[in-house]
Amino acid sequence: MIEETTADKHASADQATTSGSDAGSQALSRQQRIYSISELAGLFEVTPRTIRFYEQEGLLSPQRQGQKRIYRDKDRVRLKLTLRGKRLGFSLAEIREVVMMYDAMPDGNARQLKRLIEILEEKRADLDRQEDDIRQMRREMDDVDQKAREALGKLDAGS
Amino acid sequence: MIEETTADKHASADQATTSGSDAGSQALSRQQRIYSISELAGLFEVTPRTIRFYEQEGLLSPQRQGQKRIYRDKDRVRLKLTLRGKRLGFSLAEIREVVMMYDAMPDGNARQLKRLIEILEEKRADLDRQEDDIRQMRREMDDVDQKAREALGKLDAGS
DNA sequence: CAAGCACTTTACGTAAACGTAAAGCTGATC
DNA sequence: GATCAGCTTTACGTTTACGTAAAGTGCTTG
Repeated sequence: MIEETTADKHASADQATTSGSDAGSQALSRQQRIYSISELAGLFEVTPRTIRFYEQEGLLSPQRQGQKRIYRDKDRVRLKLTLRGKRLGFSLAEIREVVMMYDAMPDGNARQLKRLIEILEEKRADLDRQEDDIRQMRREMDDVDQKAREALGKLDAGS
Repeated sequence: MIEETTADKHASADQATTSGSDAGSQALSRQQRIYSISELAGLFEVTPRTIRFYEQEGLLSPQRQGQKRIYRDKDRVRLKLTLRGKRLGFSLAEIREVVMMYDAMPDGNARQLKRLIEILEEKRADLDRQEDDIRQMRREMDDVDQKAREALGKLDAGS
């Protein structure tokens, strides 16, 4: 599941509204890339249906050109985060909670900010528990593996 | 996440056991502890329904006393593994695959043993990916957290 | 202009993992 | 011997996260 292969074929990147002052990192990307739904779907190996569903659930809110959805890098990042969250077993509702909080941050009042920090704390605890589960699971799998190899060795020796 | 505190009030552990000094895998455990379904459910904070469902799905196979299920330490361990697998996002089908393989090990033929080792390899790769996801997620959450604290600091300063 | 894409909405269907209600056995206790 | 707690089976219901089919819109291409 190695990702981020910017498989690109053909996208009409005509109208680029350079609206947001990204404030992110490098300042080379002048023109915002835009994606169609199936392009984006292809990038992450999900179906368009999945992406529409995430929008319906409030996890994405792409702009529209007429009736068509157009996705920008911001949306791509959000989708990536969402899918990562899913792989880690978070529900879409949980993911939305964090994501929407994050979006509401810029103008966030103190209460909301504190709530966000609180949520982050909880999620971090979840991650801690998961890492522990992984450690345990590894131990047990190593154990099983070793026994299987031993048994296999004896079989080979006896043949 | 943390609710269902309706812990078991009073379970008659009549067919008593030794004072629970098992803990070892060696042949010292004289009397096997036994559990009723609700006892076991209480231990792991799941419902009896869940346990019956896992049995139906082939993940547990407790003995019977008449019509009642009786669980032993072996079953308890299996339930623990199952729940850990679930927390890590594995489906019951996936978990069953490994667990049943493991049970079939003692008399396992070479093909099955190799298959088991293969499956373990796959699951380990899954765990690797998950750890990576966790790392990434941590990074991003730390970032959000920092920004939230900064914004909060500015708010406090301005009040 | 018909045909073909790529997209859209609407809506019913499905798999997984249980929840929940109904109805019945079974042993202990009042 | 009736009640009750705790177990049982049977079976329909629910939530989440989409799949899938139907029917329409809009561009562009032979």
